[in-house]
Amino acid sequence: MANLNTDLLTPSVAIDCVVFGFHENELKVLLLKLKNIDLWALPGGFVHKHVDIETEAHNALELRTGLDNIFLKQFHTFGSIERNDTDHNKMLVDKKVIPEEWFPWFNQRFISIGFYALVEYSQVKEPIPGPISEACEWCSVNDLPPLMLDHEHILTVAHETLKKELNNQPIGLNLLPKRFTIPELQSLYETILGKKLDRRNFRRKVMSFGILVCTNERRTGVAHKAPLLYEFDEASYIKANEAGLSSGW
Amino acid sequence: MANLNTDLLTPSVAIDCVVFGFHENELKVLLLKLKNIDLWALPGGFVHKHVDIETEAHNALELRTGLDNIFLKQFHTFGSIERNDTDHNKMLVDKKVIPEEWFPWFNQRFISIGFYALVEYSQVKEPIPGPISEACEWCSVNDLPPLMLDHEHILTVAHETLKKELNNQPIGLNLLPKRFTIPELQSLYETILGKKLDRRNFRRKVMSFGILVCTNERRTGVAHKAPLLYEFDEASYIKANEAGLSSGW
DNA sequence: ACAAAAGTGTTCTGGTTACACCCATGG
DNA sequence: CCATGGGTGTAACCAGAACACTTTTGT
Repeated sequence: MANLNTDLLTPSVAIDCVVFGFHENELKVLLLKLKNIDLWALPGGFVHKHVDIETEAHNALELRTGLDNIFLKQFHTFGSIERNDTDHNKMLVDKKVIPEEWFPWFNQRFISIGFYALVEYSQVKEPIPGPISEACEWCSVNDLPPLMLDHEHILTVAHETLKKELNNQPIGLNLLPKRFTIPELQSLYETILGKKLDRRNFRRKVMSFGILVCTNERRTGVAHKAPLLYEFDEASYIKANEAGLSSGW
Repeated sequence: MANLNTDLLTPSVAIDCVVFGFHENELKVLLLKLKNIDLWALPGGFVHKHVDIETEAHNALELRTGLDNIFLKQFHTFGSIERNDTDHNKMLVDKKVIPEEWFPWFNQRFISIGFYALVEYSQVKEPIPGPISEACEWCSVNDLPPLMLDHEHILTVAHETLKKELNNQPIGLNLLPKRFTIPELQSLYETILGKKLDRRNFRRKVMSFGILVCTNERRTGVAHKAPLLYEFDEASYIKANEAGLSSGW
Protein backbone atom coordinates (compact mmCIF):
# COMPACT_ATOMS: atom_id res chain seq x y z
CA MET A 1 0.00 0.00 0.00
CA ALA A 2 2.93 2.32 -0.57
CA ASN A 3 0.54 3.51 -3.21
CA LEU A 4 -3.14 3.77 -2.58
CA ASN A 5 -5.03 3.04 -5.76
CA THR A 6 -8.49 3.85 -4.56
CA ASP A 7 -10.07 2.89 -7.87
CA LEU A 8 -9.46 -0.73 -7.00
CA LEU A 9 -10.99 -0.50 -3.55
CA THR A 10 -14.54 -0.84 -2.30
CA PRO A 11 -15.53 2.54 -0.88
CA SER A 12 -16.83 2.83 2.68
CA VAL A 13 -15.77 -0.66 3.67
CA ALA A 14 -12.86 -1.60 5.90
CA ILE A 15 -11.86 -4.66 7.83
CA ASP A 16 -10.25 -4.87 11.24
CA CYS A 17 -8.65 -8.00 12.62
CA VAL A 18 -8.17 -8.89 16.24
CA VAL A 19 -5.36 -11.43 16.24
CA PHE A 20 -5.15 -13.42 19.45
CA GLY A 21 -2.06 -15.27 20.56
CA PHE A 22 -1.10 -17.00 23.78
CA HIS A 23 2.29 -16.62 25.43
CA GLU A 24 3.59 -16.94 28.96
CA ASN A 25 0.09 -17.34 30.31
CA GLU A 26 -1.08 -14.11 28.79
CA LEU A 27 -3.59 -13.45 26.08
CA LYS A 28 -1.90 -11.29 23.47
CA VAL A 29 -3.15 -9.22 20.57
CA LEU A 30 -1.20 -8.18 17.54
CA LEU A 31 -1.14 -4.39 17.22
CA LEU A 32 0.45 -1.88 14.90
CA LYS A 33 2.11 1.26 16.20
CA LEU A 34 1.43 4.23 13.97
CA LYS A 35 4.29 6.32 12.71
CA ASN A 36 5.41 9.40 14.62
CA ILE A 37 2.76 9.16 17.26
CA ASP A 38 1.91 7.12 20.34
CA LEU A 39 -1.20 5.53 18.95
CA TRP A 40 -1.83 1.91 18.04
CA ALA A 41 -4.16 0.22 15.61
CA LEU A 42 -5.61 -3.15 14.78
CA PRO A 43 -4.27 -4.74 11.62
CA GLY A 44 -6.75 -4.56 8.80
CA GLY A 45 -7.25 -2.71 5.63
CA PHE A 46 -9.52 -2.04 2.74
CA VAL A 47 -11.41 -4.38 0.47
CA HIS A 48 -10.45 -4.73 -3.17
CA LYS A 49 -13.41 -4.63 -5.50
CA HIS A 50 -12.89 -8.14 -6.78
CA VAL A 51 -11.99 -9.83 -3.50
CA ASP A 52 -14.21 -11.52 -0.89
CA ILE A 53 -14.06 -9.92 2.53
CA GLU A 54 -12.87 -13.18 4.12
CA THR A 55 -10.05 -13.43 1.60
CA GLU A 56 -9.12 -9.83 2.19
CA ALA A 57 -8.90 -10.44 5.93
CA HIS A 58 -6.64 -13.41 5.30
CA ASN A 59 -4.44 -11.35 3.05
CA ALA A 60 -4.18 -8.56 5.60
CA LEU A 61 -3.00 -11.01 8.21
CA GLU A 62 -0.58 -12.77 5.93
CA LEU A 63 1.08 -9.39 5.35
CA ARG A 64 1.56 -8.90 9.09
CA THR A 65 2.36 -12.40 10.26
CA GLY A 66 3.71 -14.26 7.25
CA LEU A 67 1.20 -17.02 7.99
CA ASP A 68 -1.27 -18.11 5.37
CA ASN A 69 -3.42 -20.60 7.20
CA ILE A 70 -4.92 -18.55 9.96
CA PHE A 71 -8.15 -19.35 11.75
CA LEU A 72 -10.37 -16.34 11.09
CA LYS A 73 -13.94 -15.60 11.96
CA GLN A 74 -16.17 -12.66 11.34
CA PHE A 75 -17.77 -11.51 14.58
CA HIS A 76 -19.40 -8.11 14.14
CA THR A 77 -19.72 -5.17 11.79
CA PHE A 78 -19.19 -1.73 13.21
CA GLY A 79 -21.26 0.92 11.49
CA SER A 80 -21.73 3.82 13.86
CA ILE A 81 -21.37 7.22 12.27
CA GLU A 82 -19.15 8.24 15.15
CA ARG A 83 -16.45 6.01 13.75
CA ASN A 84 -15.86 8.74 11.22
CA ASP A 85 -13.72 11.40 12.84
CA THR A 86 -12.41 14.19 10.62
CA ASP A 87 -10.27 15.69 13.35
CA HIS A 88 -8.59 12.37 13.89
CA ASN A 89 -7.88 12.03 10.17
CA LYS A 90 -6.50 15.56 9.98
CA MET A 91 -4.24 14.71 12.86
CA LEU A 92 -2.98 11.67 10.98
CA VAL A 93 -2.02 13.96 8.11
CA ASP A 94 -0.44 16.55 10.43
CA LYS A 95 1.71 13.96 12.10
CA LYS A 96 2.61 12.53 8.72
CA VAL A 97 1.16 9.14 9.54
CA ILE A 98 -0.56 9.23 6.17
CA PRO A 99 0.29 11.43 3.19
CA GLU A 100 -2.06 14.30 2.54
CA GLU A 101 -3.30 12.74 -0.71
CA TRP A 102 -4.82 9.92 1.27
CA PHE A 103 -6.94 12.20 3.38
CA PRO A 104 -10.08 12.11 1.22
CA TRP A 105 -10.06 8.32 1.17
CA PHE A 106 -9.44 8.00 4.90
CA ASN A 107 -12.04 10.60 5.68
CA GLN A 108 -14.89 8.67 4.11
CA ARG A 109 -17.60 7.28 6.30
CA PHE A 110 -16.37 3.74 6.96
CA ILE A 111 -18.17 0.59 7.96
CA SER A 112 -15.74 -1.89 9.43
CA ILE A 113 -16.16 -5.63 9.44
CA GLY A 114 -14.49 -7.15 12.48
CA PHE A 115 -12.71 -10.50 12.33
CA TYR A 116 -10.95 -12.30 15.08
CA ALA A 117 -8.07 -14.65 14.46
CA LEU A 118 -6.39 -17.30 16.55
CA VAL A 119 -2.73 -17.95 15.86
CA GLU A 120 0.09 -19.85 17.46
CA TYR A 121 2.26 -17.19 19.02
CA SER A 122 5.60 -18.87 18.29
CA GLN A 123 4.84 -19.28 14.60
CA VAL A 124 4.82 -15.55 14.06
CA LYS A 125 8.55 -15.00 13.80
CA GLU A 126 8.65 -11.27 13.33
CA PRO A 127 5.42 -9.33 12.92
CA ILE A 128 5.72 -6.96 9.99
CA PRO A 129 4.58 -3.34 10.22
CA GLY A 130 2.53 -1.85 7.38
CA PRO A 131 2.82 1.36 5.41
CA ILE A 132 1.37 3.62 8.09
CA SER A 133 2.98 1.87 11.05
CA GLU A 134 6.51 1.64 12.36
CA ALA A 135 6.11 -1.43 14.54
CA CYS A 136 3.98 -4.52 14.85
CA GLU A 137 3.94 -6.13 18.26
CA TRP A 138 2.13 -8.49 20.55
CA CYS A 139 0.47 -6.64 23.40
CA SER A 140 -1.15 -8.11 26.46
CA VAL A 141 -4.93 -7.78 26.39
CA ASN A 142 -4.77 -6.67 30.01
CA ASP A 143 -2.30 -3.90 29.36
CA LEU A 144 -3.19 -2.18 26.13
CA PRO A 145 -1.52 0.90 24.70
CA PRO A 146 -3.74 3.78 23.47
CA LEU A 147 -5.70 2.64 20.44
CA MET A 148 -7.03 4.74 17.59
CA LEU A 149 -10.73 5.43 17.09
CA ASP A 150 -12.96 2.61 18.33
CA HIS A 151 -10.32 -0.10 18.08
CA GLU A 152 -10.38 -0.78 21.79
CA HIS A 153 -14.11 -1.33 21.56
CA ILE A 154 -13.66 -3.69 18.63
CA LEU A 155 -11.06 -5.59 20.61
CA THR A 156 -13.38 -5.88 23.59
CA VAL A 157 -16.23 -7.20 21.48
CA ALA A 158 -13.86 -9.75 19.93
CA HIS A 159 -12.75 -10.91 23.36
CA GLU A 160 -16.35 -11.22 24.53
CA THR A 161 -17.17 -13.25 21.46
CA LEU A 162 -14.24 -15.54 22.08
CA LYS A 163 -15.40 -16.17 25.65
CA LYS A 164 -18.83 -17.15 24.43
CA GLU A 165 -17.42 -19.38 21.72
CA LEU A 166 -15.64 -21.44 24.35
CA ASN A 167 -19.01 -22.85 25.31
CA ASN A 168 -19.83 -24.00 21.83
CA GLN A 169 -16.51 -24.98 20.36
CA PRO A 170 -13.19 -26.48 21.31
CA ILE A 171 -10.35 -24.00 21.24
CA GLY A 172 -6.65 -24.56 21.20
CA LEU A 173 -5.78 -26.07 17.85
CA ASN A 174 -4.92 -22.66 16.50
CA LEU A 175 -3.46 -21.16 19.64
CA LEU A 176 -1.20 -23.88 20.98
CA PRO A 177 1.78 -25.69 19.48
CA LYS A 178 1.15 -29.13 18.02
CA ARG A 179 1.99 -30.81 21.30
CA PHE A 180 0.92 -29.46 24.63
CA THR A 181 -0.01 -30.58 28.11
CA ILE A 182 -3.45 -30.51 29.65
CA PRO A 183 -2.36 -27.92 32.23
CA GLU A 184 -1.19 -25.71 29.36
CA LEU A 185 -4.56 -26.05 27.68
CA GLN A 186 -6.23 -25.23 30.96
CA SER A 187 -4.08 -22.16 31.35
CA LEU A 188 -5.24 -21.02 27.91
CA TYR A 189 -8.87 -21.41 28.92
CA GLU A 190 -8.26 -19.63 32.20
CA THR A 191 -6.53 -16.80 30.44
CA ILE A 192 -9.31 -16.30 27.92
CA LEU A 193 -12.01 -16.51 30.56
CA GLY A 194 -10.10 -14.53 33.13
CA LYS A 195 -10.81 -16.98 35.92
CA LYS A 196 -9.46 -20.12 37.54
CA LEU A 197 -10.84 -23.55 36.78
CA ASP A 198 -10.61 -26.77 38.76
CA ARG A 199 -7.72 -28.94 37.48
CA ARG A 200 -9.48 -32.27 37.76
CA ASN A 201 -12.82 -31.20 36.40
CA PHE A 202 -11.16 -29.41 33.53
CA ARG A 203 -9.25 -32.49 32.54
CA ARG A 204 -12.31 -34.69 32.67
CA LYS A 205 -14.38 -32.26 30.63
CA VAL A 206 -11.92 -31.70 27.81
CA MET A 207 -11.14 -35.41 27.68
CA SER A 208 -14.86 -36.08 27.29
CA PHE A 209 -14.86 -34.01 24.11
CA GLY A 210 -12.91 -36.84 22.51
CA ILE A 211 -10.60 -34.54 20.59
CA LEU A 212 -7.35 -35.15 22.48
CA VAL A 213 -4.82 -37.86 21.74
CA CYS A 214 -2.22 -38.76 24.33
CA THR A 215 1.29 -39.14 22.96
CA ASN A 216 2.67 -41.07 25.96
CA GLU A 217 5.59 -38.69 25.91
CA ARG A 218 6.27 -36.17 28.59
CA ARG A 219 7.42 -32.62 28.75
CA THR A 220 10.90 -32.85 30.24
CA GLY A 221 13.13 -30.21 31.75
CA VAL A 222 10.41 -28.56 33.74
CA ALA A 223 10.22 -28.64 37.49
CA HIS A 224 8.13 -31.23 39.26
CA LYS A 225 6.32 -34.14 37.75
CA ALA A 226 6.70 -34.31 33.96
CA PRO A 227 3.27 -33.83 32.37
CA LEU A 228 2.07 -35.90 29.43
CA LEU A 229 1.99 -34.33 26.01
CA TYR A 230 -1.21 -34.40 23.99
CA GLU A 231 -2.19 -33.56 20.45
CA PHE A 232 -5.51 -32.71 18.95
CA ASP A 233 -7.14 -35.32 16.79
CA GLU A 234 -7.85 -32.98 13.92
CA ALA A 235 -10.72 -34.94 12.42
CA SER A 236 -12.59 -35.04 15.73
CA TYR A 237 -11.63 -31.45 16.45
CA ILE A 238 -13.14 -30.24 13.21
CA LYS A 239 -16.22 -32.35 13.76
CA ALA A 240 -16.66 -30.94 17.26
CA ASN A 241 -16.19 -27.47 15.88
CA GLU A 242 -18.98 -27.91 13.38
CA ALA A 243 -21.38 -29.83 15.55
CA GLY A 244 -20.88 -27.70 18.62
CA LEU A 245 -20.31 -28.85 22.16
CA SER A 246 -23.21 -27.67 24.24
CA SER A 247 -26.51 -29.44 24.38
CA GLY A 248 -29.29 -26.87 24.46
CA TRP A 249 -32.77 -27.63 23.19
CA MET B 1 -36.85 6.11 -2.63
CA ALA B 2 -39.00 7.23 -5.54
CA ASN B 3 -35.87 9.21 -6.13
CA LEU B 4 -32.45 7.77 -5.54
CA ASN B 5 -30.09 10.46 -4.39
CA THR B 6 -26.91 8.48 -4.37
CA ASP B 7 -24.86 11.38 -3.06
CA LEU B 8 -26.46 10.86 0.30
CA LEU B 9 -25.75 7.14 0.43
CA THR B 10 -22.78 5.14 1.59
CA PRO B 11 -21.41 3.35 -1.46
CA SER B 12 -20.93 -0.42 -1.45
CA VAL B 13 -22.95 -0.96 1.69
CA ALA B 14 -26.44 -2.41 1.92
CA ILE B 15 -28.52 -3.91 4.67
CA ASP B 16 -30.90 -6.85 4.49
CA CYS B 17 -33.43 -7.66 7.16
CA VAL B 18 -34.94 -11.03 7.92
CA VAL B 19 -38.16 -10.25 9.74
CA PHE B 20 -39.55 -13.22 11.62
CA GLY B 21 -43.14 -13.51 12.72
CA PHE B 22 -45.18 -16.34 14.20
CA HIS B 23 -48.68 -17.17 13.07
CA GLU B 24 -50.79 -20.30 13.06
CA ASN B 25 -47.88 -22.38 14.24
CA GLU B 26 -45.72 -21.34 11.36
CA LEU B 27 -42.55 -19.31 11.30
CA LYS B 28 -43.08 -16.50 8.80
CA VAL B 29 -40.77 -14.07 7.08
CA LEU B 30 -41.68 -10.73 5.61
CA LEU B 31 -40.81 -10.61 1.91
CA LEU B 32 -41.22 -8.11 -0.90
CA LYS B 33 -42.38 -9.17 -4.32
CA LEU B 34 -40.54 -7.31 -7.06
CA LYS B 35 -42.49 -5.54 -9.75
CA ASN B 36 -43.30 -7.31 -13.03
CA ILE B 37 -41.45 -10.46 -12.17
CA ASP B 38 -41.83 -13.54 -10.01
CA LEU B 39 -38.93 -12.81 -7.74
CA TRP B 40 -38.93 -11.88 -4.08
CA ALA B 41 -36.53 -9.96 -1.89
CA LEU B 42 -35.74 -9.31 1.74
CA PRO B 43 -36.61 -5.85 2.99
CA GLY B 44 -33.57 -3.69 3.40
CA GLY B 45 -31.94 -0.81 1.69
CA PHE B 46 -28.96 1.43 1.59
CA VAL B 47 -27.17 3.34 4.30
CA HIS B 48 -27.31 7.11 4.43
CA LYS B 49 -23.97 8.72 5.03
CA HIS B 50 -24.94 10.25 8.33
CA VAL B 51 -26.93 7.35 9.76
CA ASP B 52 -25.83 4.40 11.91
CA ILE B 53 -26.40 1.02 10.32
CA GLU B 54 -28.63 -0.10 13.19
CA THR B 55 -30.76 3.01 12.80
CA GLU B 56 -30.97 2.46 9.08
CA ALA B 57 -32.18 -1.09 9.62
CA HIS B 58 -34.85 0.20 12.01
CA ASN B 59 -35.94 2.77 9.48
CA ALA B 60 -36.16 0.21 6.71
CA LEU B 61 -38.44 -1.94 8.83
CA GLU B 62 -40.58 0.93 9.97
CA LEU B 63 -41.27 1.70 6.33
CA ARG B 64 -42.49 -1.85 5.72
CA THR B 65 -44.30 -2.62 8.95
CA GLY B 66 -45.28 0.70 10.46
CA LEU B 67 -43.69 -0.45 13.72
CA ASP B 68 -40.99 1.60 15.35
CA ASN B 69 -39.94 -0.54 18.26
CA ILE B 70 -38.71 -3.67 16.61
CA PHE B 71 -36.23 -6.11 18.13
CA LEU B 72 -33.31 -6.13 15.71
CA LYS B 73 -29.98 -7.84 15.78
CA GLN B 74 -27.06 -7.90 13.42
CA PHE B 75 -26.07 -11.48 12.68
CA HIS B 76 -23.65 -11.59 9.74
CA THR B 77 -22.13 -9.52 6.98
CA PHE B 78 -22.18 -10.94 3.49
CA GLY B 79 -19.23 -9.90 1.40
CA SER B 80 -18.68 -12.47 -1.29
CA ILE B 81 -17.87 -11.01 -4.69
CA GLU B 82 -20.41 -13.37 -6.21
CA ARG B 83 -23.14 -11.28 -4.66
CA ASN B 84 -22.52 -8.82 -7.45
CA ASP B 85 -24.33 -10.04 -10.54
CA THR B 86 -24.41 -7.74 -13.53
CA ASP B 87 -26.75 -9.98 -15.53
CA HIS B 88 -29.20 -9.94 -12.67
CA ASN B 89 -29.10 -6.16 -12.51
CA LYS B 90 -29.56 -5.84 -16.26
CA MET B 91 -32.56 -8.09 -15.96
CA LEU B 92 -34.00 -5.80 -13.28
CA VAL B 93 -33.71 -2.91 -15.74
CA ASP B 94 -35.16 -4.94 -18.62
CA LYS B 95 -38.17 -5.94 -16.59
CA LYS B 96 -38.57 -2.36 -15.41
CA VAL B 97 -38.15 -3.32 -11.78
CA ILE B 98 -35.71 -0.44 -11.46
CA PRO B 99 -35.31 2.55 -13.80
CA GLU B 100 -32.29 2.49 -16.06
CA GLU B 101 -30.71 5.45 -14.25
CA TRP B 102 -30.38 3.33 -11.14
CA PHE B 103 -28.35 0.66 -12.88
CA PRO B 104 -24.90 2.06 -12.06
CA TRP B 105 -25.75 2.30 -8.38
CA PHE B 106 -27.29 -1.16 -8.22
CA ASN B 107 -24.42 -2.66 -10.15
CA GLN B 108 -21.78 -1.69 -7.60
CA ARG B 109 -20.04 -4.36 -5.60
CA PHE B 110 -22.17 -4.52 -2.45
CA ILE B 111 -21.40 -5.73 1.02
CA SER B 112 -24.60 -6.49 2.86
CA ILE B 113 -25.06 -6.40 6.60
CA GLY B 114 -27.69 -8.90 7.68
CA PHE B 115 -30.09 -8.17 10.52
CA TYR B 116 -32.80 -10.35 11.88
CA ALA B 117 -35.90 -8.97 13.50
CA LEU B 118 -38.56 -10.49 15.71
CA VAL B 119 -42.01 -8.96 15.51
CA GLU B 120 -45.45 -9.78 16.73
CA TYR B 121 -47.29 -10.92 13.65
CA SER B 122 -50.65 -9.39 14.52
CA GLN B 123 -49.17 -5.94 15.10
CA VAL B 124 -48.21 -5.62 11.46
CA LYS B 125 -51.55 -4.55 10.06
CA GLU B 126 -50.72 -4.23 6.41
CA PRO B 127 -47.14 -4.68 5.25
CA ILE B 128 -46.20 -1.89 2.87
CA PRO B 129 -44.35 -2.54 -0.41
CA GLY B 130 -41.45 -0.31 -1.39
CA PRO B 131 -40.52 1.50 -4.59
CA ILE B 132 -39.26 -1.56 -6.44
CA SER B 133 -41.86 -3.97 -5.11
CA GLU B 134 -45.56 -4.43 -5.70
CA ALA B 135 -46.39 -6.50 -2.63
CA CYS B 136 -45.14 -7.11 0.89
CA GLU B 137 -46.26 -10.36 2.44
CA TRP B 138 -45.61 -12.88 5.17
CA CYS B 139 -44.28 -16.12 3.73
CA SER B 140 -43.78 -19.39 5.53
CA VAL B 141 -40.13 -20.20 6.06
CA ASN B 142 -40.87 -23.74 4.94
CA ASP B 143 -42.45 -22.70 1.69
CA LEU B 144 -40.46 -19.84 0.21
CA PRO B 145 -41.01 -18.23 -3.17
CA PRO B 146 -37.99 -17.71 -5.45
CA LEU B 147 -35.68 -15.13 -3.89
CA MET B 148 -33.27 -12.77 -5.61
CA LEU B 149 -29.50 -13.15 -5.44
CA ASP B 150 -28.31 -14.73 -2.19
CA HIS B 151 -31.36 -13.74 -0.16
CA GLU B 152 -32.33 -17.34 0.51
CA HIS B 153 -28.86 -17.92 1.89
CA ILE B 154 -29.13 -14.85 4.09
CA LEU B 155 -32.47 -16.09 5.35
CA THR B 156 -31.04 -19.51 6.14
CA VAL B 157 -28.16 -18.03 8.09
CA ALA B 158 -30.60 -15.85 10.04
CA HIS B 159 -32.71 -18.88 10.91
CA GLU B 160 -29.63 -20.84 12.01
CA THR B 161 -28.60 -17.92 14.19
CA LEU B 162 -32.03 -17.74 15.75
CA LYS B 163 -31.89 -21.45 16.61
CA LYS B 164 -28.56 -21.00 18.34
CA GLU B 165 -29.75 -17.92 20.21
CA LEU B 166 -32.50 -19.99 21.79
CA ASN B 167 -29.81 -21.63 23.91
CA ASN B 168 -28.49 -18.35 25.23
CA GLN B 169 -31.51 -16.12 25.45
CA PRO B 170 -35.19 -16.23 26.17
CA ILE B 171 -37.33 -15.62 23.12
CA GLY B 172 -40.95 -14.72 22.85
CA LEU B 173 -41.32 -11.19 24.13
CA ASN B 174 -41.10 -9.85 20.62
CA LEU B 175 -42.89 -12.64 18.82
CA LEU B 176 -45.93 -13.30 20.98
CA PRO B 177 -48.78 -11.09 22.11
CA LYS B 178 -48.58 -9.67 25.62
CA ARG B 179 -50.50 -12.59 27.05
CA PHE B 180 -49.96 -16.13 25.93
CA THR B 181 -50.12 -19.67 27.23
CA ILE B 182 -47.19 -21.96 27.89
CA PRO B 183 -48.27 -24.33 25.11
CA GLU B 184 -48.25 -21.39 22.73
CA LEU B 185 -44.73 -20.48 23.79
CA GLN B 186 -43.75 -24.10 23.34
CA SER B 187 -45.21 -24.11 19.88
CA LEU B 188 -43.07 -21.09 19.05
CA TYR B 189 -39.95 -22.87 20.21
CA GLU B 190 -40.90 -25.99 18.31
CA THR B 191 -41.53 -24.02 15.18
CA ILE B 192 -38.20 -22.23 15.31
CA LEU B 193 -36.30 -25.40 16.09
CA GLY B 194 -38.28 -27.53 13.71
CA LYS B 195 -38.76 -30.31 16.23
CA LYS B 196 -41.11 -31.46 18.97
CA LEU B 197 -40.33 -30.87 22.63
CA ASP B 198 -41.67 -32.62 25.70
CA ARG B 199 -44.55 -30.63 27.22
CA ARG B 200 -43.64 -31.21 30.82
CA ASN B 201 -39.92 -30.66 30.53
CA PHE B 202 -40.49 -27.55 28.46
CA ARG B 203 -42.76 -26.04 31.06
CA ARG B 204 -40.33 -26.78 33.88
CA LYS B 205 -37.40 -25.33 31.96
CA VAL B 206 -39.00 -22.06 30.90
CA MET B 207 -40.49 -21.60 34.37
CA SER B 208 -37.02 -22.03 35.84
CA PHE B 209 -35.86 -19.02 33.84
CA GLY B 210 -37.95 -16.90 36.19
CA ILE B 211 -39.21 -14.61 33.47
CA LEU B 212 -42.86 -15.67 33.34
CA VAL B 213 -45.67 -14.27 35.42
CA CYS B 214 -48.93 -16.15 35.71
CA THR B 215 -52.02 -13.96 35.36
CA ASN B 216 -54.41 -16.53 36.89
CA GLU B 217 -56.67 -15.94 33.94
CA ARG B 218 -57.39 -18.51 31.30
CA ARG B 219 -57.73 -18.55 27.58
CA THR B 220 -61.43 -19.20 27.06
CA GLY B 221 -63.35 -20.25 24.01
CA VAL B 222 -60.86 -22.87 22.94
CA ALA B 223 -61.60 -26.56 23.04
CA HIS B 224 -60.54 -28.68 25.98
CA LYS B 225 -59.08 -27.51 29.22
CA ALA B 226 -58.60 -23.76 29.34
CA PRO B 227 -54.88 -22.98 29.65
CA LEU B 228 -53.52 -20.30 31.96
CA LEU B 229 -52.35 -17.03 30.48
CA TYR B 230 -48.86 -15.79 31.22
CA GLU B 231 -46.94 -12.60 30.66
CA PHE B 232 -43.25 -11.92 30.56
CA ASP B 233 -41.78 -10.08 33.48
CA GLU B 234 -39.95 -7.54 31.39
CA ALA B 235 -37.29 -6.63 33.91
CA SER B 236 -36.31 -10.27 34.41
CA TYR B 237 -36.62 -10.93 30.69
CA ILE B 238 -34.17 -8.18 29.86
CA LYS B 239 -31.83 -9.31 32.59
CA ALA B 240 -31.91 -12.88 31.30
CA ASN B 241 -31.30 -11.59 27.82
CA GLU B 242 -28.18 -9.77 28.89
CA ALA B 243 -26.82 -12.34 31.30
CA GLY B 244 -27.53 -15.34 29.09
CA LEU B 245 -29.17 -18.57 30.08
CA SER B 246 -26.66 -21.35 29.58
CA SER B 247 -23.99 -22.14 32.10
CA GLY B 248 -20.82 -23.13 30.29
CA TRP B 249 -17.42 -22.60 31.83
C1' DA C 1 -69.14 -40.02 28.58
C1' DC C 2 -65.38 -39.30 26.05
C1' DA C 3 -61.65 -37.27 23.45
C1' DA C 4 -58.17 -33.98 23.73
C1' DA C 5 -55.38 -30.93 25.72
C1' DA C 6 -53.65 -28.74 30.26
C1' DG C 7 -51.34 -29.24 34.51
C1' DT C 8 -48.35 -31.87 38.09
C1' DG C 9 -45.03 -35.42 39.87
C1' DT C 10 -41.41 -39.15 39.75
C1' DT C 11 -37.65 -41.78 38.32
C1' DC C 12 -33.29 -42.34 35.98
C1' DT C 13 -29.27 -40.79 34.13
C1' DG C 14 -25.30 -38.06 33.05
C1' DG C 15 -22.74 -34.05 33.79
C1' DT C 16 -20.91 -30.57 37.14
C1' DT C 17 -18.96 -29.41 41.64
C1' DA C 18 -16.13 -30.03 45.32
C1' DC C 19 -13.37 -32.51 47.38
C1' DA C 20 -8.86 -36.11 49.00
C1' DC C 21 -5.28 -38.86 47.73
C1' DC C 22 -1.00 -40.65 45.47
C1' DC C 23 2.95 -39.90 42.13
C1' DA C 24 7.02 -37.81 40.13
C1' DT C 25 10.52 -34.36 39.91
C1' DG C 26 13.95 -30.53 40.94
C1' DG C 27 15.93 -28.23 44.38
C1' DC D 1 13.22 -35.19 51.77
C1' DC D 2 10.00 -32.01 50.73
C1' DA D 3 7.57 -28.48 48.19
C1' DT D 4 5.22 -28.22 43.99
C1' DG D 5 2.62 -29.45 40.49
C1' DG D 6 0.71 -33.71 37.70
C1' DG D 7 -2.50 -37.55 37.55
C1' DT D 8 -6.65 -40.29 39.34
C1' DG D 9 -10.87 -41.27 42.06
C1' DT D 10 -15.30 -40.40 44.38
C1' DA D 11 -19.42 -38.68 46.79
C1' DA D 12 -23.08 -35.06 46.55
C1' DC D 13 -25.78 -32.53 43.75
C1' DC D 14 -28.48 -30.64 39.93
C1' DA D 15 -30.38 -30.48 35.27
C1' DG D 16 -32.33 -32.87 31.48
C1' DA D 17 -34.84 -36.98 29.44
C1' DA D 18 -38.45 -40.17 29.71
C1' DC D 19 -42.67 -41.22 31.25
C1' DA D 20 -47.79 -41.83 34.11
C1' DC D 21 -51.42 -39.78 36.15
C1' DT D 22 -55.07 -36.35 37.19
C1' DT D 23 -57.91 -32.26 35.75
C1' DT D 24 -60.71 -29.55 32.84
C1' DT D 25 -63.12 -28.36 28.90
C1' DG D 26 -66.17 -28.83 24.39
C1' DT D 27 -68.76 -31.93 21.87
